[in-house]
Amino acid sequence: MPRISPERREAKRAEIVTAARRCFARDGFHQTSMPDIAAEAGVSAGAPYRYFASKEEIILAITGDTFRLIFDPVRRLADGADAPTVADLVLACLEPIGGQSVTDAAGHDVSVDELLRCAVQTWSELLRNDDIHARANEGFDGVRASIAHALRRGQQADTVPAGLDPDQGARTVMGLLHGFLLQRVAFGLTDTSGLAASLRAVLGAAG
Amino acid sequence: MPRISPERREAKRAEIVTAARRCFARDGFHQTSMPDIAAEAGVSAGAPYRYFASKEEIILAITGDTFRLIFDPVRRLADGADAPTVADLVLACLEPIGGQSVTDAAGHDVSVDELLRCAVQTWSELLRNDDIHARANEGFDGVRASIAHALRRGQQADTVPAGLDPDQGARTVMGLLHGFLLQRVAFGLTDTSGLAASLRAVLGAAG
DNA sequence: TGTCAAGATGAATGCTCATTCACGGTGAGC
DNA sequence: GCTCACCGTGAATGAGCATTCATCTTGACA
Repeated sequence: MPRISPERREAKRAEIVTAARRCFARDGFHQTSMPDIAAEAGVSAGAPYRYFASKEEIILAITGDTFRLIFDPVRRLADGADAPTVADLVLACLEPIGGQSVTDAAGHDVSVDELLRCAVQTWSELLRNDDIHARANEGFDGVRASIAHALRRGQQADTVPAGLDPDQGARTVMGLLHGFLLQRVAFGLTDTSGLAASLRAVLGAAG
Repeated sequence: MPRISPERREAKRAEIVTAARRCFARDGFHQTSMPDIAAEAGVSAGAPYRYFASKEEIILAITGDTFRLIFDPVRRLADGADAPTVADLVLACLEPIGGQSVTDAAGHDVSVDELLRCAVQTWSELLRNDDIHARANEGFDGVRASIAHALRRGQQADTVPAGLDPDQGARTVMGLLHGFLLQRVAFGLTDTSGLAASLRAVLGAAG
């Protein structure tokens, strides 16, 4: 006999995750204390432990969400493109990192700024957390495969140069995704649509 | 009357920095304790405080070195190119992140793996340390300006498409630098020379 | 070689923080 | 409206850590 309904429980858990993301985006994983998260969520210091066994588990939930929310739109666009150009695929990568908010699985808005700041923290974290590293690699390889596959379709449709190795090309596109992501949160990149024009200028003739 | 000569003092300081970089690369800035650094350097727990006022100051020294060692070779190559193509400039960015070691100001070898792992940590750190953020922006803007200038020279020499905005183009090249850097330390990128071929395949016709 | 200012040591100090738990509340199902 | 299994609370616990400092050691200079 649960004291609260599963829906209520899930909603509360989501509130804690949201509070944690806000804290992590502001102060980083390791400068944020569990009491900080509890206070941000408006609950007592012990409350988060009713939903997560440890701080590590909260971090894991956040990093998982981060990958999903950034990568899913990219994969959707890449998989849906029939005769894409290289520029099209780069633009697909810019899509989730150019806006102000995205919608999570539960239908709630998540700030892209917070999301990207957590993504950068995640890169640091995966360097010494094997669990996060494995999940990140899984996510990375999935998107990379989607992009490589799209490049192959582009080569068949003659919209992508035949001389391009699809796997190397996919790595290059992923490089731009990560690089522009970092520039947005750390190096004052505001105009992602302007980049589109530049890309077409360089790639115009070739793809 | 100093007890040790300035050279000795400088050498000892460098030993502590080297030990710190090894620790930071392995465990991260915040999972590394001051006693860890001291032990790695083979000195007592109090010794680092004879050379640095705080852990923060060591982190600052490391992040400064990191930017210098990665960016200086890129700027040197970009500034030295008379009629560069876009691919040339991307390759200049790949140069410092493709090797096994680089040489620091004092002539000592520094492991590129350690350097790049510290670089990724630095991105997290600059999100909430204004001092590091300011230095990072300074470094970023410097390289970006060098690349933009090289692109302009390329446009005059007709080796770079005239329709490319040099500032946007420089951001794109920087994006690849950061993106490939991350892939090397986190996502199993080993063959940077293969990327060169891909780049030329995509850019071949245009730049 | 003697002197002593500065370097090195490592135990001690005073924090912060993750996590726990004993103690009230409260809502779902009867 | 009763019950109780679970929820929320917040003070307490214990570990870890940055930093300090009294004390010992050493090397540069005379």
